[in-house]
Amino acid sequence: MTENTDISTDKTPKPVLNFIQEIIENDIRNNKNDARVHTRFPPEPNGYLHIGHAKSICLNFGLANKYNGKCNLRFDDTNPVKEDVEYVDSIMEDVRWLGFDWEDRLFYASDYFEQIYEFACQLIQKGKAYICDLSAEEISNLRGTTTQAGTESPYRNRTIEESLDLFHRMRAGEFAEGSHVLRAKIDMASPNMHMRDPILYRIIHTEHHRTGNKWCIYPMYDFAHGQSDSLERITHSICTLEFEVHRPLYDWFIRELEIYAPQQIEFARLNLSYTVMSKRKLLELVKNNYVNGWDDPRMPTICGLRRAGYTPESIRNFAETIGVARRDNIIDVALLEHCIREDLNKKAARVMTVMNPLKVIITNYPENQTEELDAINNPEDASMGTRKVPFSREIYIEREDFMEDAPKKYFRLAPGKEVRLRYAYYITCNDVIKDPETNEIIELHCTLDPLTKGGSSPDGRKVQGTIHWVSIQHAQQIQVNLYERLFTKENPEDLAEGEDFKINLNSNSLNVIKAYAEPYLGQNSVSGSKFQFERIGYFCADYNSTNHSPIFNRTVTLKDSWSKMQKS
RNA sequence: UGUCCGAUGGUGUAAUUGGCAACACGUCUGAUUCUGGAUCAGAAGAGUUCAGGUUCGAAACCUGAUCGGACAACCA
Repeated sequence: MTENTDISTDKTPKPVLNFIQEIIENDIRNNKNDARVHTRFPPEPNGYLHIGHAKSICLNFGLANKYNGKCNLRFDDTNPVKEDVEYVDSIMEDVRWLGFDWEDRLFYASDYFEQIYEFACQLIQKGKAYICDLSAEEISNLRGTTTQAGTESPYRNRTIEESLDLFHRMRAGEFAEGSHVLRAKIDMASPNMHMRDPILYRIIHTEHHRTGNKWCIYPMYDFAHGQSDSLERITHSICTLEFEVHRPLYDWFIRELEIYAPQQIEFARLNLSYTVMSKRKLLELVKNNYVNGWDDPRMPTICGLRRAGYTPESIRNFAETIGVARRDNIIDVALLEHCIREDLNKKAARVMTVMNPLKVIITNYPENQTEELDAINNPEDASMGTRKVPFSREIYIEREDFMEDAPKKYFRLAPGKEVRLRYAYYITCNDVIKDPETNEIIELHCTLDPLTKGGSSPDGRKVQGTIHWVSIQHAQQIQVNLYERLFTKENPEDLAEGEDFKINLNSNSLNVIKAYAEPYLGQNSVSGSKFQFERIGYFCADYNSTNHSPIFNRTVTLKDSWSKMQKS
């Protein structure tokens, strides 16, 4: 008999590793960095985080969790003119909300300004950096092009002593912005533009949100980022593809400074269909009021998704599902929507609401009678219990759920047809009352079968359709924000010459309506609580919602095979 | 007219590192259901951008082409 001590290894499918995990597992095998795994999420506090950042957060923190390592949160705050505490606060809130914990490892690049200044001095002393007095425009002109070598600055061979003196005086605040910069002395003919004597420090007389007026010179991102990773002993510096061309420069700094070398690994950033992801464009939408702030539920920002009703679990699961690779990608937003439906299906309490009411009078039901019917809160989770739903003679149903000339495939209410009112009775439509002027249907007269109370009939006869309803006298009016995709085009940035991405904005992306809900909804919703409005979609109580005037945001519709059928 | 990176069903991501292309979403059937939801069962859809080469055998390795992306801020 063959030995088979561990059956589970046979059954468990081999976990599929992404290319980063493969690199890390290989490093662990080789005991690189003593098999330590230490990552970081390094945002600049100059905007709100979006779903693309969520991918990076899940990646970095997820890797640390998986390999028993650590992940730092570090703000790359090297440009005081663009950054603000408002952004650092929102970023911390979002990372925490996503479910990740940096413990005591909250850092700022500005924590290292003194050290980075010291690095700069070392470079000058080695003859590897110099102060350049050229203007921004002159520097740009002398940089050459991608196909032509640049020209060396006339200040390039300034003495070490002079550069050092000038650099100290820059720090002391003796010079105006733009008058001097510190540059690395590398190679003006390099095919890599980033190696053509890049700028290391510039003068900015702006108060920094953390260091105040202590500094008037600030390191460039390129001169701060790699060294920050090094100082934090980051083992795997994971970043997006566009920084790949910067890697030789970071490696140059590390080598010249003779400091610990993290390994940079680049991956392709997330693109989502029907939205834009660039901070600049999102800011434009906010600033020009195309949306109502960074946390507008139509925004792909984390706070926007949160306000729309997305859960951290659904976003983490999304990040897991899309994977990580190096090729450009556009993920179908339908996948994100699938992830939130999947999560909310298990968690959200069901409730009946009518969006577009059509009055129904149950003619054989006594006028002053009311009864409480039992309804299941979540058929996917019995532990969520049941509730009472009030029923009476006059109810609202959805206008969509009635058709005068119904095709055979239409399972809902029609003249002479019987349907089930969810958790209530079978009703049959006898009369259609119309406005004599407009010919618009104003109400329906129906009769119920008293034997079908609760929603099933003793004779076992089948009805094709079940529709939701709300008792008029018990109904609470609610405001519902029906959000749709922000853009009409799969790739809003796919534009003809001279066109602006805003021409692809969906003019119908927000529809505010009044709807009617069973009493349970208003009594049980606090800001952020999530519900499934039966047969309609998932909704989340807005933070402006009160018991008196409830407001709900549509997270996502339910899948709707009927409307799909109709289209084809 | 440069350098670097990439290319696998409609969309993503895999393929034990050279051994018959799999998974998820989407799409379509059917079953089931007091949500046209959920669930269950199944199907269609790529022969891996192209052309050569190495090999018994290539999505993978080599060469060339094509297409796409990144790079010339005192932004990150």
